[in-house]
Amino acid sequence: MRIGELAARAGTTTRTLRYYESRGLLPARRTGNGYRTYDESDLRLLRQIRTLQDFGFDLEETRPFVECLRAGHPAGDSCPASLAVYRRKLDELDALIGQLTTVRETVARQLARAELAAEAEVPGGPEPVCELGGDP
Amino acid sequence: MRIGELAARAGTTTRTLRYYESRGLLPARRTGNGYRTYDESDLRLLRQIRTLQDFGFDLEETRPFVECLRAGHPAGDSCPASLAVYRRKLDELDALIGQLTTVRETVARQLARAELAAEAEVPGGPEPVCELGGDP
DNA sequence: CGTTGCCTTGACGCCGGGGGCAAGGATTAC
DNA sequence: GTAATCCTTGCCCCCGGCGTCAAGGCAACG
Repeated sequence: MRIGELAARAGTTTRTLRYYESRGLLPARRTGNGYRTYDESDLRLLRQIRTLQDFGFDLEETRPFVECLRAGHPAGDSCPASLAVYRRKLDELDALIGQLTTVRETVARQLARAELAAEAEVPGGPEPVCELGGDP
Repeated sequence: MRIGELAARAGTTTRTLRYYESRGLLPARRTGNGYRTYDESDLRLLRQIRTLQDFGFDLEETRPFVECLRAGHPAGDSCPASLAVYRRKLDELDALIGQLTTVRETVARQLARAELAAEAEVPGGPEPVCELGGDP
């Protein structure tokens, strides 16, 4: 199949495929007229790349998976290098989630504090203090 | 004070201050010779910006806080627009943390599955099956 | 034979938040 | 006087992952 069809079948664009080829990730054979040509196995590789990309993997991080498939293994993650990428990614995700969670807590506290301050400033009109105190 | 001193006192660079000015976020007065000049209140604005940036706020998101301070309020988050930014940020963070957590789970499962598969493939050398079975 | 519609390469654009450098003016220190 | 610091503007660079032309080939249909 040619580049347009492969792109369509993988739900991506020809531009993306040429980009992957320029990165050496998904090289293509050529027909006599210079057109790129692909087969079903390329579609598998491409789907592997796309799946990982959707999970937030960098292009470079997908390379071991692609090479693993190309080496004839049943799955992209059948090779130690792919597992290593998984583990690094897990660590990255844990670190990132941890940071974001800390920031989230901080922002939530700031918001609560600022809302309270605003409340105190304008509680329903200025000065609502001790409505029931004073002289009955 | 001039730009270099302000940058040093805020732990940032002159390049950054000029960038903020170019974005209209932190305009500077000028002395006769064209030098930018700042005062203590600018330092407060700048610190507000930096704090929010450190939390992952975009520059544009810091603008309400800066304007709030510049309007004379005691804190950058004393204004409704700032609170709105806080709330949007919380929502964004929740969404992002949720997505990342989902991805994390998925990757963890994939890793576990792939490790099991590898184990089954090479359990201690090929074919360790039924070491104790067969003919005793 | 012309018109679509696919394909090719090449090159620039974008996004955010600045980094880095060049050429030149101002001020200060010695 | 002059060297060392500061300051000014302006412009290109970076990152990743493509988008978006532009100019030109090749094929198939009518």
